[in-house]
Amino acid sequence: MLKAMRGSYRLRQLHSTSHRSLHNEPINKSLQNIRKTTTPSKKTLNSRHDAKNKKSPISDSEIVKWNMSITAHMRNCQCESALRVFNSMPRRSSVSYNAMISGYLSNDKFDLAREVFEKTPNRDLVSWNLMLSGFVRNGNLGAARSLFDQMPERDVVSWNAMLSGYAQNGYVDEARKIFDRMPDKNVISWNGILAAYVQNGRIEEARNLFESKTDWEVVSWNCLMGGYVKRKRLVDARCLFDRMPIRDEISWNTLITGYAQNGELLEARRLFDESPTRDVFTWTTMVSGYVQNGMLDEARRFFDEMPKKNEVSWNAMIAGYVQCKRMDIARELFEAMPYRNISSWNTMITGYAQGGDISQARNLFDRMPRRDGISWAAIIAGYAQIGQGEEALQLFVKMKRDGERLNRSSFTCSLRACADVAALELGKQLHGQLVKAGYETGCYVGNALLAMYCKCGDIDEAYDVFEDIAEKDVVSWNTMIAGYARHGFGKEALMVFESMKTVGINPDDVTMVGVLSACSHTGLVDKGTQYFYSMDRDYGITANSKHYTCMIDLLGRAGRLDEAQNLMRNMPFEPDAATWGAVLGASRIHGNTELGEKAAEMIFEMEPDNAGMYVLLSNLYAASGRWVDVSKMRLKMRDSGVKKVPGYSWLEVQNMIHTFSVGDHFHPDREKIYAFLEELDLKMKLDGYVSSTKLVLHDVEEEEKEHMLKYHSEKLAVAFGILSIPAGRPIRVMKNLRVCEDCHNAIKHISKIEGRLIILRDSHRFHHFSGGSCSCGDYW
DNA sequence: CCCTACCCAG
Repeated sequence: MLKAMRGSYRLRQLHSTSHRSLHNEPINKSLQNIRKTTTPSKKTLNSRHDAKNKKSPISDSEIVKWNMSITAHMRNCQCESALRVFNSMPRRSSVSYNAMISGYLSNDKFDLAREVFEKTPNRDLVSWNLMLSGFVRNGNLGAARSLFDQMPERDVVSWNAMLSGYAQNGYVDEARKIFDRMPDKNVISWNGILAAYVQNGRIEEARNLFESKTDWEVVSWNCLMGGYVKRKRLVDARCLFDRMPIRDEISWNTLITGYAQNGELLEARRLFDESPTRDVFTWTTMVSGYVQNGMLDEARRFFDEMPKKNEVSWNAMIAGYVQCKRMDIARELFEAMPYRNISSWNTMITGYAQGGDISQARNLFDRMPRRDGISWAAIIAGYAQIGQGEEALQLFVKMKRDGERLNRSSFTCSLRACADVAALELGKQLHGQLVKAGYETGCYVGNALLAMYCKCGDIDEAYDVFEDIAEKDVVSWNTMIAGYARHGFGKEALMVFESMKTVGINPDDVTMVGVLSACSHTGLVDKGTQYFYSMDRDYGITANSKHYTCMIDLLGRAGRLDEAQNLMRNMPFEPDAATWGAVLGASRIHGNTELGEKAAEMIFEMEPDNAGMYVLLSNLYAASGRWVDVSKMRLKMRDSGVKKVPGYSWLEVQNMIHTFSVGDHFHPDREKIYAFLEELDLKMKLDGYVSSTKLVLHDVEEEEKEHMLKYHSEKLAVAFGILSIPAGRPIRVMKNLRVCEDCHNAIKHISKIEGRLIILRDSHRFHHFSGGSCSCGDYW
């Protein structure tokens, strides 16, 4: 409990800092500082110089030497030395200024470049073009365009810069306008507009342009072929390849990659053998292709035979071992490789994180010399996955403080963390930031956002997000369907499923799990049966064990236990723990102790540590009055050393998480809460509520004292919610275990008495309580 | 200065 409280305060801190914007060091200031410190040396240099050649002015050839020195320093990333040279020059040509501008730009010091540009006395065409390309690289197209329009004269370089600026930022039509207006076009212009179409997925227009003339360069052929490969149109790619007048290594590599990444390794291998030149790319592509198809030994053979390896080749091989969960071998290679880049570290971190070894992952994360967005995403996802959502979110905040640019994947990972701890408020803040960054309608991020709202219990907002996703993919649809299903809105789930089909998206196996569970959570037995038996015929989906489990659940809940058992006997695989779990659940609802015992026995065998099963079974015994068996279960649980998971509930009020456990005495408002519960208890009894204390044993959090039932964590949390959340707004409570029957019953009454919408997420699903009933239809 | 290989996210 105390730990949970501490956690809540950490989370509060995290909220308050998350707004703080990143504080960059003012670069202009450092420029001034350097200038100040260099002024004396300028004087000494000048005077020495003047003393030597008093009569002759500085010759042009000498200026050239200074300029070359600036360029050399810049190339070695020594911007300050370059500036010192620049400042100490007795006379500067426009080339000197341009050397500074281009040097700053290539060292990613955009603001300094701009400062020099603005101070350049006689800007020539090169200065303008440099600055233009600077704006373009910075993604500031508005500024680029206004600079472009201001230019006293433009050459083909200026036009090309503007063209590629538009193209690379997705403004294909603007790019085309520039292209059409250009007075002269060179090869780069033609390639630029072709690439604009290809990179933005407008492959048909690219093809039309391509076929409109014949004198294309190899680069252009490669570009279009690459476009086909990315869209998995291998036949088109191959056609192009066969038509090519000249092929270079890239042409070969592109096609080999196409085959290798789409599982056609024999064809890839054939081309590999045929290829006149094999470079690091070719070899690495083969290694990676085998890895992606699970052919680890073959991959290793190629890896060992490679004449020259670089970091990427090592990383591909390491990734192979990571995917096969051979972290030991992966680590060996990682230690053995001569140079490691960020990806090498990221690969290892991901491997450890996904294998649940978060301490190794964190260790590497802390040790790595430089981190990028992917490193952060990997470690954040790692914590989120093992249920440490708070640590994950803390890291997200830390990442922002470290100045890491928020990219799509770090958002996605953090949203997932929000979803796991049901931090709706923080999730909403992230949503706001996403809108600002313009990411929110993308598929990956949109789906993560959608999932976050579903898991945080805000199903209406989830639907809004869903509608806003520009190009919904299967995952978007699946997430929405499963979301509705978990909330008990079966009809809505099926409606989404129907419109998914009308839009022309093919359902996959995950879709059908969502559809079937929607049916089972809503009691739509016939509909579910129909879907189940038509899956194969209508969508070519073979039922897997999850589908069977849904069906057994569906039939079992409806009391058709014989049919459920029949189906289980006839299914083409051995029932797993989840399948038996469905049987046990159904037995409990319908009081079939014998079947329940059998199911529980099977589950104990498969998952001896599953504490939830002990509880379910002892409840089953209790329901049929077999008290001896109940105490036997208790003993068995103690002897087998199964750890009971302590139950707790939590809710977010004004950016702060409040956690409650049974009979909680730690909350600052405990007296008000308890008094309010007493009051509620009376009203509930008047409303017809009967405490089920004596009849049923509830979950693990309650065991010895019956009166504790009254103070179950979810009741405390709901009471606190009513007291602190303004009327009219829903109360969202989360619980780490399944809601107990008595609480479920009580909350139904409370929703009616208080006229509030109460949304409870338990470990299994959502319950929307309002007006005295629950969206699960008492069927959970 | 347009084309190819490795690591993250639903």
